[in-house]
Parts: sequence; C-alpha cells; structure tokens
Amino acid sequence: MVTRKMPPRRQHILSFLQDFYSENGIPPTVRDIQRACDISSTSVVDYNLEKLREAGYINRRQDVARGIEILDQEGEPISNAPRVHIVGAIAAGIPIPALSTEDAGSSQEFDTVEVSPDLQRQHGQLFALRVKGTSMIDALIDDGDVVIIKPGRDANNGEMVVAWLKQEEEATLKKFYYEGRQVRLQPANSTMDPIYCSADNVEVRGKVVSVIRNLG
Amino acid sequence: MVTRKMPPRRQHILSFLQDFYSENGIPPTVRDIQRACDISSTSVVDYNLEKLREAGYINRRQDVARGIEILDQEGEPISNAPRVHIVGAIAAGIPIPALSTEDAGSSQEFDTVEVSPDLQRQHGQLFALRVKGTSMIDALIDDGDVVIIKPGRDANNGEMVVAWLKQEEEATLKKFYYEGRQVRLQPANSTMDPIYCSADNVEVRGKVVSVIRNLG
DNA sequence: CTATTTTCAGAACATACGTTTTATGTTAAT
DNA sequence: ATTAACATAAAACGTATGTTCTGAAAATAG
Repeated sequence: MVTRKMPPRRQHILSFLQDFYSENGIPPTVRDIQRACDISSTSVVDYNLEKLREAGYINRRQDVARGIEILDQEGEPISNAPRVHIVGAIAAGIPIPALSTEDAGSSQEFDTVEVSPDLQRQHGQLFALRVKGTSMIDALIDDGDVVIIKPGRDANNGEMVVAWLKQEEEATLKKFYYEGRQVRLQPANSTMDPIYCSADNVEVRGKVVSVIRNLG
Repeated sequence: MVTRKMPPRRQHILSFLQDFYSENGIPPTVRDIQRACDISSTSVVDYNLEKLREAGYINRRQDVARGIEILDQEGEPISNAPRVHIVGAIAAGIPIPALSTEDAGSSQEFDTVEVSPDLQRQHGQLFALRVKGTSMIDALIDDGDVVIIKPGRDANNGEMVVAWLKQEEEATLKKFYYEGRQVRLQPANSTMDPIYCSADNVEVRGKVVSVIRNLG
C-alpha cells in the first residue's frame, strides 16, 4: 500500500484535528478548522474532510456536532490520552540512542504508547524505552516491557533510574542510592546483590516513572 | 472534605457522562443525557449539569456543542481512554473479593486505571487488581503493581493467570500449564521452582493481559 | 490547446443543541 | 403552617454547526 501524497492544506487539517483533540478533549467544528487553517469557506473544509474520510483518516458522524473521529493506522478511533514516544530499546551493552530532548514538534516514525493523563500531568514531557532481553529481570522488568522515563540528570535515593555506566558503556535500570563518593545501584529484588561504583562513572539519564507490560 | 450525598438522578447523569465519553470519544449533548437518563425536559438536564459544575464534577464551555468536560478528583479533565475498575487487592492468603461479573452499569466507589484503547478493544471487558505485598515478586510483579485481568474460566498454556487454589484458599498469579491431570503453576523467574497441583484444585479466574507499575 | 477532474468560494439552508423563561411540584427547616 | 431552597416540567428562543447549492478557478490529463 502506497501512501499517496496529500495536498498541504489537507495535511494541515489532519494535524490540526489531532492537536485540537489532544488539547481540548473534543474534536473541532468545521468552523474551528476553517479559522485555524485559514480557509475561506466552510464548504472547502467540508470538501476536504470528505476526502480525508474517503482516504480512511477520519470518520464523520452525520449531522452530529463535533462528529469527527480521528482514526489510527488500523482504522480505529484514537483516544485523546497522551502518547509517549518509544525512542528506542534498552538492554545490557546496547547504548541508548541519542536522546535529542528538543525534537518536540516533528512526530517521527516512533512507536507510541498511551499513558495515563495523570502521569503526563505529574511529570511533564516523557519518553519510553522498550526493554530488550531479560537482563533487567532483577529489577522486575521483563523482556518486552516498556519503561516510561522522565528525562533528567539527577535522581533521589531509592528511585529507579536509567543509569549510564561510562566505563562499561552500558545502560541499566536500577534503584539509585548516592553514598558519598560512590553510587549504589540496587536491584529491586532483595535477594540480588547491589552494584557499587564510583560516582564519576555513573550518569543518570532519567527516572523510571512507570512500567507497562502487555501479555497475551 | 465530606462527599455530600448526591441525588440519584445526578449520579446517573454523571456516570452516563463518563460512559458516553469513553465509548464515543465525545461528550454527550444535553439531549443525549435527557434520553439516556429518561428526563422529561432539557431544562432539567441543564439544571443538574449546573449543579454538577458547582460541585466541581464537570466544566461547561458556554455555547459550545458537547462542551461538557468531565473532571477527575484533582479537578483535571479526564481523557476518554477506557477506565478499568480496580475491584480489589490480591495477595497470598487473601481471597479475591467476589467478582460479580454482571455489575456493569452501576459504577461503584472503585478506583480506576486508564488502559490503552488497544487493550480494551482486543480483550473486551476487563478488571484490575492491585497487588499487595511482594509475594508475587517471583512473577515480576511488585507490591503496588496493578494487574489488568481479562475474566475467564480457562487459559492456554504459558499464560499468566489469576489462579484460585481451592484447598489452600489462596489466589495467586502464575504462569499456567495444563499437564494431564495436574496443573503446573510456573513462576516467571526461572530460578524459582514451579508449583504442581491437581487440576481439580485449581480454578482459573482470569488471564493477566497487562501489568502497570507506577513509581515516584 | 481542450477536456476533465480537482479544488476553492460565497451564500444560504436546515437542524442540532445550549440556553432561557415561566410555572409547578417537593422537600426541609422555622 | 410558612417559608425558602431544591427539583421538575413544557415550551420557546437563539445560535452554533453540519450540509448543500451554484459557480468559478486551478490543476491535470490527453
């Protein structure tokens, strides 16, 4: 299936639809779209919405105010829950991809997960990593799990962090304890021994604020 | 802060608002509410919406079609992501509360978690349990985690289930393997030994389809 | 180029939907 | 019993909003 090139105006309408819905929790009206996309007539909006419907991007409920339903790639209606980009995978020995913190606007070809609005509200901008392999199993995190990360350079004692071990060139998920000159990285499972290393060698990349595991 | 008792009609309106929004992705109109709650006049709906607004349950956008915003306990707008009731806690030795499968309509005083729309779409009606204690840690499930359960009496081999051990009167989360007359309940952590017991003694209550852990 | 399809414009239309008004019944305190 | 606050009712009003009609401009194909 080839994605046909879309006229810029229609593209504009589509992205406005998504933005408006995320922001307001209700879809825009035809006239909202007209205003936002600087279109001269409601009939033009209607025309383009019809084209978008034919192309499978949206549904339209007849004669219903704010009746536009935005569809995802599977043709299912999307929710207005915040979506967090899965920017890569994390596993022992495999570095985290460069985390350009300022790529807010351009939504690239990332997978996304929906998270609780509470989470987003509480922590602000988030990103996610998919865990590859069972190397994090001692932190109760399994292969395939998604960890939601709040970016940041520091952490409080006891928080689960994405820790970068410079010397080993490894990223790992552990509970973080600052103890003088050294840092203790404590697995969540109490039967496992902690890792001690020099504070110089540890770089915190962010805190884990949530873990999501889907089964079946 | 005391939660004042709410008239049944107003309660009905409120729960309808939530259901309608989750289901349709847009809030209902005054007349939708009128119909669903069997109210004789739109003015009555308006009156009760105003009361709900004063009490902080909703916002109303003036002169905006479908302008009702449903608020959570913190007064923040909720998303239309499906909400799953947390019907109780699960821990070794503590029974699961009676899971009346047919309490669909009356939304009681349950905590809820938002789940991915995909999950809901894929599995249908779900419920959730909050895990108490670290007794499930061998299944990579920690104290405080929330497990999302798809109700059902049977499971396929390898699926994580809520298993009820009749004799022990215990509920536990384990991977399920049916082996002739007996059942193997396998912890997810391979260093732990499985539990074997008679098929007669095991009753599957549902499958775990997702695990959510919030930190910080 | 002409022919054809796509896209845009402006205006008017029809109704979905929030709001208001007036009146009546119901409960609870004094 | 009186009063006031709460709740319901029916109808009408005004506008927000989806839709349609007619026509022309712009893009595209042959």
